[in-house]
Amino acid sequence: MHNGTLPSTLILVDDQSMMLDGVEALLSTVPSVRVVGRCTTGKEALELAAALKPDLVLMDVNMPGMDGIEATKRLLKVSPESRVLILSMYGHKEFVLEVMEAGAFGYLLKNAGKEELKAALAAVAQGTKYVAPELAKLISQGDRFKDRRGETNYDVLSKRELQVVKLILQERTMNEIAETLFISIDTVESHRRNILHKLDVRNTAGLVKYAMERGWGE
Amino acid sequence: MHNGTLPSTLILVDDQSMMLDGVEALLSTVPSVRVVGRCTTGKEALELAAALKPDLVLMDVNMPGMDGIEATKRLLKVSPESRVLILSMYGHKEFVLEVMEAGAFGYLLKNAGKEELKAALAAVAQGTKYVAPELAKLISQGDRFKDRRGETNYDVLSKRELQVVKLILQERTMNEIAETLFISIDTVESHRRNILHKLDVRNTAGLVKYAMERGWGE
DNA sequence: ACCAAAATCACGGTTTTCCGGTATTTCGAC
DNA sequence: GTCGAAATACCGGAAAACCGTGATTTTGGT
Repeated sequence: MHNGTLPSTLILVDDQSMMLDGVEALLSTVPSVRVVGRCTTGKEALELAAALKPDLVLMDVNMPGMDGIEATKRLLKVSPESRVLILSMYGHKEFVLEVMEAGAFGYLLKNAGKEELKAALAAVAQGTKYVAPELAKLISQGDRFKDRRGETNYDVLSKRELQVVKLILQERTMNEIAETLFISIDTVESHRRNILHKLDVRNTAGLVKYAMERGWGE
Repeated sequence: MHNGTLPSTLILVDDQSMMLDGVEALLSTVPSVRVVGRCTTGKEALELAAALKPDLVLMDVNMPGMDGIEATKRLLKVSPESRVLILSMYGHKEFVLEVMEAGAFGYLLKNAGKEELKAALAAVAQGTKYVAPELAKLISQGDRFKDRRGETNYDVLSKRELQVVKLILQERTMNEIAETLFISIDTVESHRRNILHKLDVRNTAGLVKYAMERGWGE
């Protein structure tokens, strides 16, 4: 960590360049942080973080490929000193908990304004966890999130399961998926079952919603 | 329209304040446009546009409540001189066509950078339609979009259908939806059928994806 | 008052999903 | 080379979704 006089170094991670440029423009007026890197995928984020060891990482959760949760877990392995502030469109309980358990230091909604962004960055830079106020009450009622900095992931889908999800997102039936992947329908249904369990959803609607919320939609 | 020396007036519409603040910060360095208003819902956009009659409107498509497509159609009725530049996460053909047929003057992806934003705004201000280059080839091959400035909407869902969609997004079965709305299962299935047809999707997966892409997800 | 659109309900049939349990083979990590 | 996770496959049954078709009532707008 730096002493208080130096600005914190920060990298930006968001798949949308518009957001990247916008936030960078915003932060250019904030003397306490210095943007030292920016990228658009989780993979790049890992490389950047490994090379630059930034104090802060402002990361979107909804990214194609590796999402922000997975990226956070892995990033903390290669740069354990970095503190990750997550930027998210969505604010449901499970989502927030999942993110915080991945080791993030803060959770900010995209419909927060610039003032809240500054406040959150300041808090996190200072070593205080920050969760968007409208969400804080949702989670603090009992279920405290444990600190899992850099711990291993447990609940993620396997490669094959992800393939199946992608195909479901393309409106394919189990039968069509089986033909596409050259495996039995029973296998596809096994995969589907496991997916529903892992994601803790009831049906296709839940599955697709879950996937879309995490930016797996294309 | 103004003569070339005055900056174009512009209002920003996006449900995410972060994007709003970011883009505003970006545009503060661009002398040719002046941000005269900003808001976070389609409804507010209509009011603002009616009052301010801006030259330009930079609008997100993915908004809860009234989405950008519907908002564009209605906005052009109350402020026909305004030119709408759409900002979107997604770039599929049908989406772009739908937006342009709603009367928009341009279609920009959120993963475009600030330079492209400036270029697009300049083009639209000047009266030239702008479609993100990576999408232009998708659509220009034959199916030219007609200019439907302020025309009536045809394909939108009814109130009831929208309610049903919302409940489907909550992982409810037809049966549960019927109980919730105090109507027969057959009716719910009728609605569902009509929805699938209107949205031109095959199944729940397609329905949910469509809804999520338009920000109906909460 | 009228017309069109929206909302309601019905029926029968097919396909697909959902659920329980089980079991074998393949593969990567330690 | 062992161990566990992943991928594969099967079965039978219940529930839900999908499809065609048709009909009545309610509602909103001119």
